[in-house]
Amino acid sequence: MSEVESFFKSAFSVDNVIFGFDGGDLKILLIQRGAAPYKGKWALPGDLVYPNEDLDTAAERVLEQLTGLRDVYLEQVRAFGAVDRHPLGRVITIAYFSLIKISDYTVTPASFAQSAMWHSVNKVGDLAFDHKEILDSCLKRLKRKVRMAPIGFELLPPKFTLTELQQLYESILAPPKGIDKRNFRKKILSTNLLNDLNQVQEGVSHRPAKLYEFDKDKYEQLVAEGYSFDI
Amino acid sequence: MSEVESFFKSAFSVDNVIFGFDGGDLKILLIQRGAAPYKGKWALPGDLVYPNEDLDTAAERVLEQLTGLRDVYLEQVRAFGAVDRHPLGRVITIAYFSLIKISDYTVTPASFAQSAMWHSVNKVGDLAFDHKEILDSCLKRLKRKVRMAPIGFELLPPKFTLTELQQLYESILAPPKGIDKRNFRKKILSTNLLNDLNQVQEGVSHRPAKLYEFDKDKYEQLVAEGYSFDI
DNA sequence: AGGGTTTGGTGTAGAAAAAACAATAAGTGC
DNA sequence: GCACTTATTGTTTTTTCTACACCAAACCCT
Repeated sequence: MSEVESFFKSAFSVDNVIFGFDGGDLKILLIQRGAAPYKGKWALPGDLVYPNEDLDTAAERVLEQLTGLRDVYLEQVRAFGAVDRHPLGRVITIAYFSLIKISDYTVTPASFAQSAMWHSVNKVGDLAFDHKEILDSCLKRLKRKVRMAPIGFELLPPKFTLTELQQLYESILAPPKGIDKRNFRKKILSTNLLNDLNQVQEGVSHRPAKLYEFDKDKYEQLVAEGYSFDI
Repeated sequence: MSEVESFFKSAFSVDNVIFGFDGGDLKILLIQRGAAPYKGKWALPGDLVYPNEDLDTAAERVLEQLTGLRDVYLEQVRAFGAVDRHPLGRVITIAYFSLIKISDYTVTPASFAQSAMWHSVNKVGDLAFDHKEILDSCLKRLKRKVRMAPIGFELLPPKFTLTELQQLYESILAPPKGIDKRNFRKKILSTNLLNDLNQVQEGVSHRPAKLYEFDKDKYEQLVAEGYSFDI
């Protein structure tokens, strides 16, 4: 048995769907594979899990190596383990998604940085392995979760406008007829989780919008009292 | 041991939270461990995944070996992979839950049958490994899923009464004040997914209730048209 | 046969939430 | 000051949710 064959006798990995938002479409960070299998193909960033490493830790490590970022929102979605999903052996993978502020992502420290690129989720073609299926699964989870927990803010800068927030929700949920502006503002403000900063946008060539921040402390206090976010 | 070799020392398993309902509490099927580690402790039925076996297939196999049942509702929840979760080595496990009609489960064919027993989910104490955590996770998933998809019927016999159905929902969701009978019937019948069989219960010493069946074909047709179950 | 017991079955009114919908305000650029 | 762009705000209608109580149908017992 060759070294490669034996290495892949049985292993597990993590793959990370890294979401970002820049005001337009929802984006994910993909890397272009530099080695076989699937050389040259776009793929989710991932790695084998080290023997003494928790799954969450491995996912955090993959994220940090690629983006330099720590302490970001990360959630496990599920395992993918079809027998033939990896051409070189039996590798099951645990899928994660994470949410980062795209502006925090600058040219990256990791070696695969040069081949990493943001892609609109709507324009992602075939990916290596079963990564398209993993992406679909993570996107579906995000769509559900973003309505049940205030995680959308993880994709926005600390100060944001209500229009930006609405565009974020529209880019994730993609409702057929868009979201009604008045109803959206009513609902999001009624949570009382946004602080009006009494500041406005600068540098825009039209009426500047007010800036808000998400009040995480208040949210956690409400949760402790039984509150459940729902938008 | 080299780093490469140590990747071999890992294994993966599936564990299955098997739910059943008998009219009273919601139940799960546990087995009593006959060997170390955790000998004598109650645990979720599970097994290592064979090298040429898909994860779903492994979960189905575990279920069939224990209950003799095939073609039952089965859903992956997520992976549990803490480094120290298994005392004998690195074993990550993929958690599944399944829903069976408790009346279909008779004395079982598998060798561990003698030590398998139904336990009320509310009265489960400590379990082997991290199985309590897995159970909690699966129960949480079931609570959400049973409202978003018509999977509750998987726990009931083909013909059931509305009271039985309501008791099922109450046993899963455990709402503080119970569920209002009239509102529940209104909502569930308004889906038009229950066929009135024009039959009544027999052998009860009070007014017999009408029997219904779930119309799976109709449901699948509606889903194809964009329908989304919500109760 | 009749009354007691148990569970089955049904409708309506008020409250709350969701959806539909358009005019004015505050900036910039010319 | 006028044209242009985006921001901000409230009301009405519709739908959904919630709360709530009485009669019906079977069995049991005497």
